[in-house]
Amino acid sequence: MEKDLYGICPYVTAQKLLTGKWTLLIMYHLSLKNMRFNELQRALPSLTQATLTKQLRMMSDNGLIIRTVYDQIPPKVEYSLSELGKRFSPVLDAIQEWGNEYIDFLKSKAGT
Amino acid sequence: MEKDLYGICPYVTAQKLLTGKWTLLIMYHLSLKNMRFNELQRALPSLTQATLTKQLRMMSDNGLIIRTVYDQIPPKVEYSLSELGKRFSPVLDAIQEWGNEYIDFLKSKAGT
DNA sequence: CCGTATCCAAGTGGATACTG
DNA sequence: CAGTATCCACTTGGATACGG
Repeated sequence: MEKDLYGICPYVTAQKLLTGKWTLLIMYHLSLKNMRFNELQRALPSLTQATLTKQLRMMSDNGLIIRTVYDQIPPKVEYSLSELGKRFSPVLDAIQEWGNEYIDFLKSKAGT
Repeated sequence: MEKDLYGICPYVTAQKLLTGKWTLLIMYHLSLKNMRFNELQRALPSLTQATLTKQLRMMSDNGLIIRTVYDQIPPKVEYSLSELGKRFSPVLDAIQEWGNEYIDFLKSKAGT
């Protein structure tokens, strides 16, 4: 099957956790500060409530983020990085730098 | 649509490039040494020719890897990292480390 | 040896409408 | 405010068979 290397190979494991289309973006935003549901929605363009909910649930199930519910009216739910999520920041930094290099590459290609 | 941030945001751009299920693994193997088609196939468990071909083509189209054809009988095709691909290694390293931390986390959970 | 051509099954993102 | 419930369209990985 495909689970053979999950939990064994770091690359397979990481890739499985990062499959979500918005995972990286959410990790990035939460690395800056804890955010409420609505804040995330405003921070992420073109993303419906349903989709955001799914992504957040996946990430929470995987132990990447923590969901804290404040019992009040109106409801308040805050998302933050777990310990594992915080340790993800070196990856985030590396991806940001490489992503920008790739963008430069795209531009230079377009300008040819 | 969804292309709005491609080529603008480094995270969106990177995620698009790394979507392939085997992308990280292939990048890793090619970071160690150039490899022929068959070598890659042997290095990657449970992956059919057709799938490998698709992944390699995608990565080649994206400029991550380079496909070199040696005109001989029997045919020989070698894959290597492009310049952009080589600059990806910091990401690879960070992911490897974090992936291993996550694996430890999984084990500690299982042992509870 | 290194592919291509089809076709199919499954997974995921998203639209829309409704709720405590 | 922060979701849930359906349902659908599209993308992808993979199986199988054939070709230069």
